[in-house]
Amino acid sequence: MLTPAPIATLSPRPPFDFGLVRGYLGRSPLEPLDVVADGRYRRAVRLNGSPALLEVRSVGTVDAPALELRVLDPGADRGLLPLAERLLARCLRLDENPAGLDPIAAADPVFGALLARLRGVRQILMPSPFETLIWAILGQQINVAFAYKLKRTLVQRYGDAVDHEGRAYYFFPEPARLAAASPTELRTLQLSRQKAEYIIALSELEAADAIDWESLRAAPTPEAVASLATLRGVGRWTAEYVCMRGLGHRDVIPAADLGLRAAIGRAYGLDRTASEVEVRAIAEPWAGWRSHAAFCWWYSLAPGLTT
DNA sequence: ATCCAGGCTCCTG
DNA sequence: CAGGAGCATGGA
Repeated sequence: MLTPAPIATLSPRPPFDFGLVRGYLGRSPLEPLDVVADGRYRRAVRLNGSPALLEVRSVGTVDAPALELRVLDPGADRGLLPLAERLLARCLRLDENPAGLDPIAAADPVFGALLARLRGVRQILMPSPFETLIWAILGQQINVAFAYKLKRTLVQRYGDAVDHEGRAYYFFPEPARLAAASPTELRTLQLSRQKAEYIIALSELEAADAIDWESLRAAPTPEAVASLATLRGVGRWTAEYVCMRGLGHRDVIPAADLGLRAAIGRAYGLDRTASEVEVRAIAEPWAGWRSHAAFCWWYSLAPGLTT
């Protein structure tokens, strides 16, 4: 590398704990896209169609946070840096003001305790809503570890990659590539027949630019959920997941989620898995922050943070 | 073998 | 319109 990589410094609003953020990004050893090592987070993304390998590291503290962002590849193209900054600001929610959670924490000691343990974390978005959608479908009704395995296989099979320092960094597959796959081909990757069909059809839509993500982003959450749920293979759980993790809607909780129901049932002393209705009731006081809440409960399920 | 896992579709009453 | 059966796949 003779050309130094362009560098930008990002200033998250405190508190911001990059260690917790990194912990989530690196939660599964099978995760093929988010690469966490040596305190750095690396991710290959397309910025306005241009491939770029990004690296983020912390150069601050939780209460005086600062992040250093580099475009490792193609290093010389400075024009990508502002695009990368914007992406990171959105996905890591650098402008979020967690102080809004204080009254919620005060009113609900159980959730408050979780918030305290996760002080400075953010509800992380995935780089693209399409990627979020496919990921959600992969994860339907199977255990998480297997979902990661499916994702890894899919990404390695259909995604492009850049090499950097002897390691491959994968991009999420282009919709046209997935649309061109045959159901049979996807089934050999251990996808069920239904999931194969859903993914191909949705990828065709995406490749044809037939899903208006910007409208869905701007729409009131219930409308966005209802609209997404008209797509074949997309039920309420998937629509809610995409709204929160792909589009950045702040007040949506996929209450039917089994992991969420188990975590909340346990935490609130039900001694069993909470029902979807119970989760929605318990989450009512978190209004305005329900996406963040869902994220925190999922985080609490990750190994290492369980009570 | 049996039950479970970050659901969805489609069909009943 | 709510509730439930049936479905599909690998893992523990």
